Amino acid sequence: MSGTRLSQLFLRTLRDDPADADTDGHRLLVRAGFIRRVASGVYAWLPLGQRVLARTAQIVREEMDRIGAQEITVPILQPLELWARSGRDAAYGPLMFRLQDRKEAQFALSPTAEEVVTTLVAGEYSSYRDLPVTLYQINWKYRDELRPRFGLLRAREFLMKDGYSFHVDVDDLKRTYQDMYDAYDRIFTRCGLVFRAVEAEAGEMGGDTNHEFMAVAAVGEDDFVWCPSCEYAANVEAARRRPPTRHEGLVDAPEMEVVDTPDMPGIAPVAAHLGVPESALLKCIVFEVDGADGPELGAALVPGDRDVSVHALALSLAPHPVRLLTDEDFAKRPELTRGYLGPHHAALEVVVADPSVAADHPWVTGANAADRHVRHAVLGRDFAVDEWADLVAVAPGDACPRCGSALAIDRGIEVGHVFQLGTKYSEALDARYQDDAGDQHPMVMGCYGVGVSRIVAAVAEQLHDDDGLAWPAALAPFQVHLVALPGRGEAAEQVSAAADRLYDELTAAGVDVLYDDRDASPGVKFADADLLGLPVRLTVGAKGVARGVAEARLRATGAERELALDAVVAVLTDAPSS
RNA sequence: CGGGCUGUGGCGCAGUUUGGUAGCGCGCUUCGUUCGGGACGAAGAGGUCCCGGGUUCAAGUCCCGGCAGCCCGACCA
Repeated sequence: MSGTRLSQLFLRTLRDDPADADTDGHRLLVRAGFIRRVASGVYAWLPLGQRVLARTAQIVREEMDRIGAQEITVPILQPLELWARSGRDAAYGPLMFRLQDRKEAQFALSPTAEEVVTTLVAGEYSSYRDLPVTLYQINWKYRDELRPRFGLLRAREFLMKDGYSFHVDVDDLKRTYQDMYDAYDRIFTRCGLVFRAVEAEAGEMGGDTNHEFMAVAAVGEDDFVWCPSCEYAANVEAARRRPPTRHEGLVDAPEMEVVDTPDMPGIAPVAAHLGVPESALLKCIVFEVDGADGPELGAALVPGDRDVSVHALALSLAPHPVRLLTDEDFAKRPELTRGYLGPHHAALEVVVADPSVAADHPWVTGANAADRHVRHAVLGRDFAVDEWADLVAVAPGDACPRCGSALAIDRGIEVGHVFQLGTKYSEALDARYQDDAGDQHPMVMGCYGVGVSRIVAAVAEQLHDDDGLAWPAALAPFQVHLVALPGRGEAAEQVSAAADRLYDELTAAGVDVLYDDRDASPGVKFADADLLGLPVRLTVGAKGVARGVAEARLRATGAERELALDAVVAVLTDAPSS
């Protein structure tokens, strides 16, 4: 039952690249006939793709079951009222697909399922004796992305494993969180991905811990920072560098002096004009932060050769929301001469600076007047800092916060995310339990996502070459691509018979084998075999059959080996991928 | 939402400037030759030229209005 004849398979490979595919993985998945686009960000899974998807889902399922999570299925079609209760109706906004029934009741297609699952648990469980419990489903999710991209990578319909755990307290949550983290590690390892677990930005709740699992890929949409020497890794938004030591005391410098910098609102031209490095300039980013008496004007200071991490800035002033000034804001405030601002501006009510601003040299910065900068600006003499925070956005080469080694930055595809949620949803949706003293508490929750269809895309992105895909054995739609090359010579019948026999034997032995029994030329068969990317290609041709051998070739490495026809099954069942 | 580009057999594209028989490559069907790296010849099938309106003797082509797709940006997990 595990074999399929290529002549019967619903498959058409394409010789030309599809016009709308712009990454290697997407291009090859389409060319090899694994998927077909139905609408923007919406794909049909053809038999080969379907098998890969099913295998991926099965790996996820096995690892979830292994840590005691229980599989359920909740509706994709969900009443909008449920989303209104948690307030995420508005939060998700146009990202949710919405529809209504004939009675005009509002529904949404599930972009995730915290509301449904939390409500479900709240309805069944109410005692500390019931907890903890972890539920998960593997189901289609819908997000009306502004811009679907890269085929399966950012699709509007995608297969996701979403898991939810419910606990009496944070300590208990942390145990399940660690189990999930470990399970995710196994999942992505089994899928053959090169990946890294990175610390992610804490959510708006502040204390939430969460990690993203990033498959390393140039086409990824997220940057992450990692340390080659230790285990530190973080999403670029959450990453921090080891802060430089602050220089103590006043820097000795001549009096602050205004210099003409006509029509130079940027760092680079000013540095060039004055003949100083960009790192000698003080970058001054103005923002608004909500204070006790309404919005206050603030400035964030970093050296001119560095960028401000908006997330770090927001964190430094939390819980007060921060917002950078827009073009309109500048238009409304002519006293803020954009491009020529300095930290000594009279309108600034709060100044936050990176430790590197406490340097052993004075600064060049804006003069708060158009076309003018100042030099010899000295911290503590010419400008003051109210708060110190690690504001500099991490760049390659910065010191690791843990070990001090030079950090590296890579791009990745987010294939998984584990999150310690806390009580946000349990409070909004009344998921409470009673403790042994009879008191009511909101359940403490965790949520855990795996992009199942996205794993398929990420693997295609990582494992391929110019000729086609190269599936790891764990995900491959079939393990063996059996190619018969009977030709038209005297041996044709003999070769076909030998290939047929091998196919039957392998199938009987439980090996997943795709048998290219088509009446096609060798070149076509080999090209398709490379394109489909099954781990082992087994070629049966006239020359080999005459000597009683078939030729095995590994897709990933190109390594070849001759196998005696009567030993093939034994070798391939022993170690399908070796 | 802003900017740019594109919609022509299943796929990839030309034709649109200058209106006049709808083409090429791949794929598909049939026949013959070929058969260990996408073979060759011959004969075929397959198209509301995205949709709607308009101009014109005549529209794939010109005009107006829609829709869809792709890319860049903004945005987002």
